[in-house]
Amino acid sequence: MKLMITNTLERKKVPFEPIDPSRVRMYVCGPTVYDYAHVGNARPAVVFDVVARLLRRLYGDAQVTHVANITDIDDKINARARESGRSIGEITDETAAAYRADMDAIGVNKPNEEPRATHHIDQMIAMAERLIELGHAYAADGHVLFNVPSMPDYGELSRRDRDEMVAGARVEVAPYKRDPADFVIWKPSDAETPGWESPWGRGRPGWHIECSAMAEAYLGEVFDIHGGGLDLIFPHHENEIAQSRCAHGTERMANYWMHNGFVTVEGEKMSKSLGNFYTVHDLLEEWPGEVIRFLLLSAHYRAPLDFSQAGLRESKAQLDRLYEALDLTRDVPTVSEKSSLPNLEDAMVSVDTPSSDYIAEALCDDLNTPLAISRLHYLVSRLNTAQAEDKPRIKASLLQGAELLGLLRSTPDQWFRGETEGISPIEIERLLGDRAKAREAKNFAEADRIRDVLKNEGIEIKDSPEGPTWKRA
RNA sequence: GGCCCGAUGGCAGAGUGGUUAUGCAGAGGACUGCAAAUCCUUGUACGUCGGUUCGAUUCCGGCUCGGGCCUCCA
Repeated sequence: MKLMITNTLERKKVPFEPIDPSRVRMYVCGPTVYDYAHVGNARPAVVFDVVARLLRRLYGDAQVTHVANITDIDDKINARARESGRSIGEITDETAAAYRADMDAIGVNKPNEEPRATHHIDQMIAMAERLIELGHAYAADGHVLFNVPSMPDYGELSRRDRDEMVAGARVEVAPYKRDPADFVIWKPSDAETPGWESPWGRGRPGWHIECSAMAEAYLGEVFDIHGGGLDLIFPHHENEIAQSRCAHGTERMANYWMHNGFVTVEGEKMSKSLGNFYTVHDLLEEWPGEVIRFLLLSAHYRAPLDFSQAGLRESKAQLDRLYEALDLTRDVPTVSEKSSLPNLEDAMVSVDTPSSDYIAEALCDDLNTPLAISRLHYLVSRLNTAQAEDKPRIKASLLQGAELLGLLRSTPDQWFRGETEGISPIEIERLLGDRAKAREAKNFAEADRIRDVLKNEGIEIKDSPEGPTWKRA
């Protein structure tokens, strides 16, 4: 089983070879913290969470370093602070905490590091100075600018021709730029704007330098995987590459670049002006976090994903099927499956004796999460039809496979009968007791009446040889 | 204008040069006092026009339609 990844640098699917198998390093661009995370922020978080889970499975938990930054210095944050009269620290601390809570709710493991931009200003200034020394950047008018012509192969990631880019540029070129394509590394701050002392006066970092500096700080000069949304390819990632490679004199910043596709909402581009964006925070009012996560994983990560109410309902229905199988096997113990992990090279992947490797194999093909989910369903079918002696093994495979996707984290009890608003379990049990008496007396009209009463409360009753059970629909 | 994606059955969504996933929804059946769940069976697909091929939904080209980036954006 070999991990294949579509590398944006090459525009094709290639085998993944870490620089150092004992230390697999991944950097993912995280959110700018000025407002609740929306589903467009959640998609890369979930996608790269699965990448991290898979890497940990393949190379060992301790061998993987997953870094996802928190951008807490940005002009959007400054604007928000001015509008609300609140301090920047207050806004970013609160939003970062809300982000972490939302990510927990949708099953995103905490990365090894979640560095904050404001904690790495010194590193950014140091990198800017180094770039100036090496002739790749210059100070002008309180700014530090990266000089794009100083890098002959600038544009390799986005495959952009610099001259065409400049010709088609819609923005006016600032007078202090030597070249129209030059971009800001450091810019001056006025008295009302947050700033730090620097060799070029009081100022703040440009957009791209934080990632270059923090990636260097936590992962070194060249690392394995750099991820983020498709829209970051240009200019953000292109400019990160320019800064890091020129500062370090390396051929690569990261060997593999992975980019997830966009999220649309009800078929339309999600935008603040249309007001059609879903925040994770709001969605969690109505849906279990796992439903949100499932929907985000139901399409391949590079394909566009339409986030819709219909999709949420579908995701809930599919998860119900998976949990139903766990509910039916609640008394079946799980046995730890035989596996050659973490050495997957020789792992047997067989339809006849499915193991969680069957799920891992699907993910190894450029993170084919829809295929992995279909294999979860296959394991469920196998579990539902298996002989009793085979169930423990299959159940274990299902749970371990689901864990790679960060799914099936609840118990069936929590999933179907968890505490929510509405009728209490005690009341439900009382009505079920009444119904049992009615059934015993063959008073089926009364039994059905009670079923209807519960149904109106959103409770489904299921009779079984061991007695009735119930769940919230 | 430049660059880059995509077009699969009612819906979602994989995949493949020949035997046509998976789930939801639909139909029939088994089981059940009824129901639910489960199991069995089942229907409807590969935008369009050409090319390559013994054979293309799958490879190549044109076209149409849709989307993204080029400016803050996950």
